[in-house]
Amino acid sequence: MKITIKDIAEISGVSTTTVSQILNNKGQRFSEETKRRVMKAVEENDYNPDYFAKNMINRESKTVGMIVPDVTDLFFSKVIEGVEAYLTKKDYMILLCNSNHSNEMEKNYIKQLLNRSVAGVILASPNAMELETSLKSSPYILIDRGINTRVEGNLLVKEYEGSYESVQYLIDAGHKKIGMLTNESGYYEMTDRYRAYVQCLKDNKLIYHGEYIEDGPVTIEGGYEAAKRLLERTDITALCCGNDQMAIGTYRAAYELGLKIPEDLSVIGFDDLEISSYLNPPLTTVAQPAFEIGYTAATYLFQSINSPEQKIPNRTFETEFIVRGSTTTVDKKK
Amino acid sequence: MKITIKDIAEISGVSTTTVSQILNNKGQRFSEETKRRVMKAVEENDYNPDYFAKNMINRESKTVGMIVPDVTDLFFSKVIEGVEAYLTKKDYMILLCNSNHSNEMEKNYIKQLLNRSVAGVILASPNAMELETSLKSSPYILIDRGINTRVEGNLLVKEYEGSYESVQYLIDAGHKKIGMLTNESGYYEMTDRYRAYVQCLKDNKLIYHGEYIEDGPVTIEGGYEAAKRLLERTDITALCCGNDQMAIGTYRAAYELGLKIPEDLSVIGFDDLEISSYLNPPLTTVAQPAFEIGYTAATYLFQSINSPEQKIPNRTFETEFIVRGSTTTVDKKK
DNA sequence: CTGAAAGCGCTTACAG
DNA sequence: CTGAAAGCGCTTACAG
Repeated sequence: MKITIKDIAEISGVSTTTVSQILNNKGQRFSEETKRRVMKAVEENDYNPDYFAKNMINRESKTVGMIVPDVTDLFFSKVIEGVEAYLTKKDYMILLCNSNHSNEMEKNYIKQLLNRSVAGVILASPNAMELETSLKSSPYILIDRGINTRVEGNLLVKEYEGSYESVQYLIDAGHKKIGMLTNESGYYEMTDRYRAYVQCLKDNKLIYHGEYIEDGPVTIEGGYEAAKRLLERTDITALCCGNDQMAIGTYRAAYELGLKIPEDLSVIGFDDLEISSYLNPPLTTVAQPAFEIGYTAATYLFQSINSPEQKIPNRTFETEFIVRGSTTTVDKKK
Repeated sequence: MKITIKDIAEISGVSTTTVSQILNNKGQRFSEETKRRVMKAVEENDYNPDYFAKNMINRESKTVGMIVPDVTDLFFSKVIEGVEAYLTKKDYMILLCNSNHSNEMEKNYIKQLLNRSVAGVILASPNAMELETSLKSSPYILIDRGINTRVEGNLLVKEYEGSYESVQYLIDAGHKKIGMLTNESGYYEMTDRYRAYVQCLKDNKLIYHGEYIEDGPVTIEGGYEAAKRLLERTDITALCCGNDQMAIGTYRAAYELGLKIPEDLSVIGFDDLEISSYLNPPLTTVAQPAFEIGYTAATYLFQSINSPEQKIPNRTFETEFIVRGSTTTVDKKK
């Protein structure tokens, strides 16, 4: 049988009140001698207050729910790492939920998490939600690319600026036929990245070609399929991929079609995954700080849990354009 | 204020006993009319029994702890996905812990998890542990490559056979100077893979060269560094990498040293990550079923939780040798 | 067919 | 300086 506070009280010859107070650092009033006796009994019996009994009173579950679209996604796993790194320092633990990009799953998970009285939730989601109804009763942070409008707790990335910079770079390098891999299917509408692409072409007086755009899932395979369709159809000399994973897929598509990167096709990603600098050739990409995003989300959530009256700050993360070997200037090429 | 069973009882004009019994499907004895009234009150008020109060009695936390060395590792994130996929069907949730390969962190996490009365734990670890003391009080499954000897619940992979097959393949292709990237530094001693390498050379009457072996962390960067050292030092024509991530690092090292894969160097990995078939060239590797391993671990753990008296089965997973573009026969080469 | 009462393992006013 | 007692929100023998 598990050892209880009663046992400790008996062993040290005091009341449960005394044990409880001492254990919760409210025991100033007790004599040193008593404290010592109690602590000794606690140590020796490896006593730990029952988590459930304690929580029934304190309501401090020290648990945070985290929902991500895909744990195996290299971007999100890095975000998780950031969240974990912060929360573990605070003795919090994470209930991890894999939503498989499904809005319905997300709702289920939120319900379950709230049932378990989590202290807060971090929701990484591509979906717009009726947050009022589902999450209202708990502190939360959204990692959602700004899809849901709020006044506080917005964690944003300069997607537009980052994307714009990459397109401008290609144009400056002489590219005129620039394609884009995007995702419009409800999820991950990379609207900002796409808008930046359109605007940048316009600012440079280049014509926008609808057929230079291709749509697909934001995965390696999705990128592969989309790039294949796009590259078979057009003679673009450069391609902005929705993210690094799609860029990896693009490498394969190009290879199969006999296109050399960067000689025949310049490729740019978005994210800067660890793997990206190891690709062959190393991927030129727009870096966003995944770990830091997670870490910040956790920090803000923690603050919000402990000072609910305080507003959660907004924060916009900078991107960094990193030129590596997958892009080149266009010269003899048409 | 949160709504309690008392409120529901009051609203439907019965006792809390009645509400509790009906909600827990022990309400056969109550009249249909009563049941209906209670259920209606429950629905209308969106009542959910308090998680902590309920658990204080039932001790069914429906929560499993999962500890992995690195959430961003592509192999482990796939294992997590498998675990999650099974447990979510059973209405269980996962407390995820990232141990950063540290044995000390693992122990801390185990303690914390047990404090929270998890129903069980899945520990993916490269470390040998004094399991008796730390985990004894809870059902658990180890994903540890068989480092800790147990009579039941061993989830093993045919590492030896898989590795042997890959080395034999290289030898059959004419390679004589075959290197290996391994990890001996306490973690992930890939002993089986290494042993298979040694034995296979021997069986084929090839001399074992100590300088053909290099050691490093099981990451992309680790593989890069190790491969660089090894390739600068020797003139091997083929390299067995400890895992796919190390193989990815090897690609970069080879590239920087001006070695073409597979013309100058055949490369073989271990894992078959999703990304591996998209590398340039696609990676020849020994596939192991990461998702299935996780899924099976969760299945066994669940069984063990619900039938503690039953023995947990052992299971050995097959590997599959997948030939892709990173290997070739050695011909004109010396 | 139904409910009063005890109990799970804690914490916290309150009294001394 | 210390402890008896009430209470958190449930479940479950037990009595009727």
